Amino acid sequence: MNYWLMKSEPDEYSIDDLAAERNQTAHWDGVRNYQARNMMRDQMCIGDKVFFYHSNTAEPGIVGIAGVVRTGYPDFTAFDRKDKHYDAKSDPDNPRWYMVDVRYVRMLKRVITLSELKTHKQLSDFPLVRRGNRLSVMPVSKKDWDFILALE
DNA sequence: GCCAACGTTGGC
DNA sequence: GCCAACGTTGGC
Repeated sequence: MNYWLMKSEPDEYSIDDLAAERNQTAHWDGVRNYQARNMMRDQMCIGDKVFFYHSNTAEPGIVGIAGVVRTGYPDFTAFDRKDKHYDAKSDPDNPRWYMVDVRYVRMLKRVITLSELKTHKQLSDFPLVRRGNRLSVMPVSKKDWDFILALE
């Protein structure tokens, strides 16, 4: 089993939105970064666990846990001219962008903020706290996953 | 293949 | 709203 962190702007899509979905499940569409795509397309497995992270908000941080319930498949929003994430270069016969489905698992007992994560030396290799990191999907080592959950 | 211009991300 | 970081685009 693998561990991940996925970012979302709560104004766009929050963990509460995920929890309110039918089956508490949603497709993680709109990722338009090759590294993040590769992870979703090639590496994510059913049962993998995901930290749900709220970015671009007053108090950015990890707010809950989700799980991967469907492995990578073409992001159809790229084919929809009217969609915000439309990409003319993604051909349905040779899709450029992929997504996975995730299901709500639970909220954390409290938000573990980015600023708190930055104070822990043990997490200095965690991509989220590395300067300039903008990946919206990133791997989390089991060691870091366990450490972060123990902060809860 | 280089690199300047441009767009986006996301913390603050 | 600002701006640093960094990915992408496109001219050459």
